Amino acid sequence: MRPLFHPPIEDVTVEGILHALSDPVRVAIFADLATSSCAYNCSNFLNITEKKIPKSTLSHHFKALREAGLIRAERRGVEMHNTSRCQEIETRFPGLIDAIINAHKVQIESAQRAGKKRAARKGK
Amino acid sequence: MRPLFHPPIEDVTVEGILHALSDPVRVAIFADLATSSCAYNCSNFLNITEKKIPKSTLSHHFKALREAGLIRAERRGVEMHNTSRCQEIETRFPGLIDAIINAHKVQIESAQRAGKKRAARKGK
DNA sequence: AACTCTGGTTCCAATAGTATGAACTATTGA
DNA sequence: TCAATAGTTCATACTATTGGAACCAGAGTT
Repeated sequence: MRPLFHPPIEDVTVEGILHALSDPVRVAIFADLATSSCAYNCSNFLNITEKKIPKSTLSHHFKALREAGLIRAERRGVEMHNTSRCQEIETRFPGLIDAIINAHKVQIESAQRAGKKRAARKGK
Repeated sequence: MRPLFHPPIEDVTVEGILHALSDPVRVAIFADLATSSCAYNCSNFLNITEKKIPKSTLSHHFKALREAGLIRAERRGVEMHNTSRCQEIETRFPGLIDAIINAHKVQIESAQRAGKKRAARKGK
């Protein structure tokens, strides 16, 4: 097994971070990883969301997050142990991750509100 | 001339914003637009940067920013008048734009420091 | 050791998105 | 109306993403 590549924090770019988090699946994975203290692996994420994302696609997504410098991945026996690199990124780009995670949360909440409104209109 | 499409602010997504700003040219255009009070058009941007970006490419970039909800574009005679939609976005996603613009600035500064170091080493 | 299960990765082909020169359109001014 | 300027659209080459199939690696089991 070839060792996993993790870019040093000084090589992490804003563009790379934004690109990695511009995918709904990836930003959901990262938000989970960043806000909950526990680490996820691919299978956990599959179970948590109800979407059926193919495992090859999910593997690509985790790789994208890793290569953007957003997460750290290490093998723990048969599965992967993923943790966010929030601390390091906070040092390099203060406030960036918080703002993105918060915006993501805001968006989910506003979507839920819109969904309830639609349901209410339908119910009339 | 078909009227330009601008998404209403409630349709603007984090993913859309991040994707639009995950391109170095687009984030540079937007940072310029957001920080300077004056509005740029394609040609201005071409003159400001020393890069030779084809105008068709630049047109696509401005379109991407517009459709992501980041800028507002209107025709002023023969040229376009582009302004950022920072205020609206700040209301919907507080702190997001500031954090990205700031991170972009940090990155440019750290790249300049790295450049100077390289030059100093070379000079020895 | 071989077998097997589980969790992930890699390969490859289809699809989607991006870049750019060339042709085109819109507006202004002579 | 003609020319100049600013931008858009078209066509095509190129690049990135997706996801099924095959593969690989570690931990138990026989």
